[in-house]
Amino acid sequence: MNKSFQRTLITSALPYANGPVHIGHLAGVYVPADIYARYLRLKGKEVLFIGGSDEHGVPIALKAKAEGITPQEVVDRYHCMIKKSFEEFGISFDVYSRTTSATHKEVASTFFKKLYDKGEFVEKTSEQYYDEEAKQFLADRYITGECPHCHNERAYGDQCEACGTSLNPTDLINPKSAISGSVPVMKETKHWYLPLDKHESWLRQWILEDHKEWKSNVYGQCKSWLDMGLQPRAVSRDLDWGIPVPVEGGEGKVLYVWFDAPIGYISNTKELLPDSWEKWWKQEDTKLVHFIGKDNIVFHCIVFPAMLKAEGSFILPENVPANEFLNLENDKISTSRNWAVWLHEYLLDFPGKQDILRYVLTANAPETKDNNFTWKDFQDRNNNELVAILGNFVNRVMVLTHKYFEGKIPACGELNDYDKQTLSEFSGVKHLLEENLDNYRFREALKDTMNLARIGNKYLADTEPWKLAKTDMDRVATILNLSLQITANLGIAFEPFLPFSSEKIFSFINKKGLKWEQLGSINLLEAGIQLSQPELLFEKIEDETVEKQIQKLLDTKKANEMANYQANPQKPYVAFDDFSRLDIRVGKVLDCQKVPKADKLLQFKIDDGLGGRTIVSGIAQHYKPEDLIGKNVCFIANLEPRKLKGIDSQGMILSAENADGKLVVIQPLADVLPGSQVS
RNA sequence: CGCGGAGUGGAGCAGUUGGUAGCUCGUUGGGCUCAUAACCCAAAGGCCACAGGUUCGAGUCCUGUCUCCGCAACCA
Repeated sequence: MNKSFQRTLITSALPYANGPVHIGHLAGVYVPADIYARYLRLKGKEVLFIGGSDEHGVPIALKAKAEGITPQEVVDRYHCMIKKSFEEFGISFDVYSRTTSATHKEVASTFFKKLYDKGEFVEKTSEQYYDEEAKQFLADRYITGECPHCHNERAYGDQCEACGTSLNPTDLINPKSAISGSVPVMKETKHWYLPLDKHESWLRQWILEDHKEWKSNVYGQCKSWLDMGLQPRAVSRDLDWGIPVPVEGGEGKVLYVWFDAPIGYISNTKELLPDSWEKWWKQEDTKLVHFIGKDNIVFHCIVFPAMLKAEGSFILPENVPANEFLNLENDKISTSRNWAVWLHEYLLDFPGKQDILRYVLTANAPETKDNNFTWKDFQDRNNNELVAILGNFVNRVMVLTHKYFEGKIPACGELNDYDKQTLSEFSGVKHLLEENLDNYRFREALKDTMNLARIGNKYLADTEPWKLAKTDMDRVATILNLSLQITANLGIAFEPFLPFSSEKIFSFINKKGLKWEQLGSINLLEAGIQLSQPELLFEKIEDETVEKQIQKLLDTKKANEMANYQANPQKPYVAFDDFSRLDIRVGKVLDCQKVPKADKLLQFKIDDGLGGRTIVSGIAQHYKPEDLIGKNVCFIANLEPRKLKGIDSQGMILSAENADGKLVVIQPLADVLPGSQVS
């Protein structure tokens, strides 16, 4: 498929406005999208780069309730924060709007209405919990009750956070509405579904046949979905926070966020260009590219295209370059555990150093698999690459020119063979870069770009102008002229990746407005032009700086655990008789080993003074089997035996659970005989 | 045999359609001294997890095994 496109419409996933954005967002979506947008602009292409906040949905409504404020206040807070972070990182959106905008409401409603009128939805009625006092249906999260497994009284309709079991609202014992506290009743409710199954055949053709060039992670996931068979998906919800369903029977219902959010791309385009937005979305010569993370693949490759196709007048995406995830210091980034580097905090700790993060996140981008961000790597890449190679080269050239030519660009004389050889290496890079950028391989492209600076350093080392200065100033002039031309080239090539540094480079050499097409040229700068005073492009980062960041991570993690910890309330009294029916004993561990195919289970052979017994216990993640052999432990002897992974467990070993979830086995203070009773 | 991803020099990663195993950092030795103790050159270091198979030829394709990481399950 070699279409000729007139313009490129770039969208980046809408961040969910229930929290700030972190380096994972940046690495996965916004930096690559920004590089692509800047590259195309620099080439003089017609480009639109769309962003915005996703502001509807249950989690935001819940957060508002928890904080006692309105959902609008929640999204106002985070929308502003997110928008500011992106601006400061130089993410060059043409528009960054939000799904609570008036335009979006109108566009999303119209979109829904059109599909409704065309008969593209199916209606289904089902029974759900309804709060008669608050007069609304309850989302799963809005229902609390007693967990049928662990009898925690504050389990949610979708999950019990005490025991981790996932639930259906109907599983809860004594369900209660989280809104009014009243007892909900089952009531019929109607919803609209997008019948994805009806779109399956053209989706198969479009993705599996016509877009074999998509990244393997994207293509693979789509294929697996299509092979499993597509199901109708609900497009409405019983909720009061969102875009009202604009058709009859839609009272008290809103568009489901995944239906609502991608339409935001369209709304935001329209908000920016009220009169000409349609050419970006409805003309076949527009290239539509969605930048997203891997969690969004199905929505952008299957669901949203199905919506667009159902509507009828829109184009489909040409590519969806989804990235994998970024880990932080070998652990999954997590908002709730506060295991993240937040952009707004980075900006406070490293003012003016946005390009370093952009560089590190691109150089180690999770393009093909999950990758790991470490502060050590951040420091190394800054010190050994940005400072030592790029910054140093630019500085060398500037200093030399000031030293030998009072900062005026010297004239270029006759080129010798070595000059020509260096320049030919240079011109080859442009093609290589384009090849990689056009195919969304930004990590590789950045490496090529850095090689330009390496070529520059090598050129200086080989020609040694500081030696020639004693004998042949004409030659020195040529060498420095070429080196300055190389510097100007670096300014162009790095612009998509390191926009702030690129701007600095241009200010050093007093040049503006260079275009991508000029990359590789050695006539960018005229002789005689005065250079500015040099300034360091990048500074070294000291050990203590990154140690501080690592410590900060550990501290917040710990503080978080502590803040979340509270001793559980005491259970109801039990009669002494009930207690004495429990037979708690001390036993010696004779043998202990891991249960195969189970992560958490250890199998014990216990000397109980009665001939021995087998107990299975879920503490494999806290103890090595050999460390427990020979130890005295406490166990409940008369607990009903139960099979775990096929092994008969005759009792339960007692252990205490610490705030961090670590289990500690209870051990008597002194040695007692196996079988001794505990009371 | 739960689903998915991954195993490549000390570390982190590339390796697009099969064609001599690469890059960055680190290490060692040398050079240079314009430059932010930065730069340049050279060297050492790999049975590409393992075993089979297809092929003239396999890191790459196929089969099986092992290990690691997510998710799921187990965790009386």
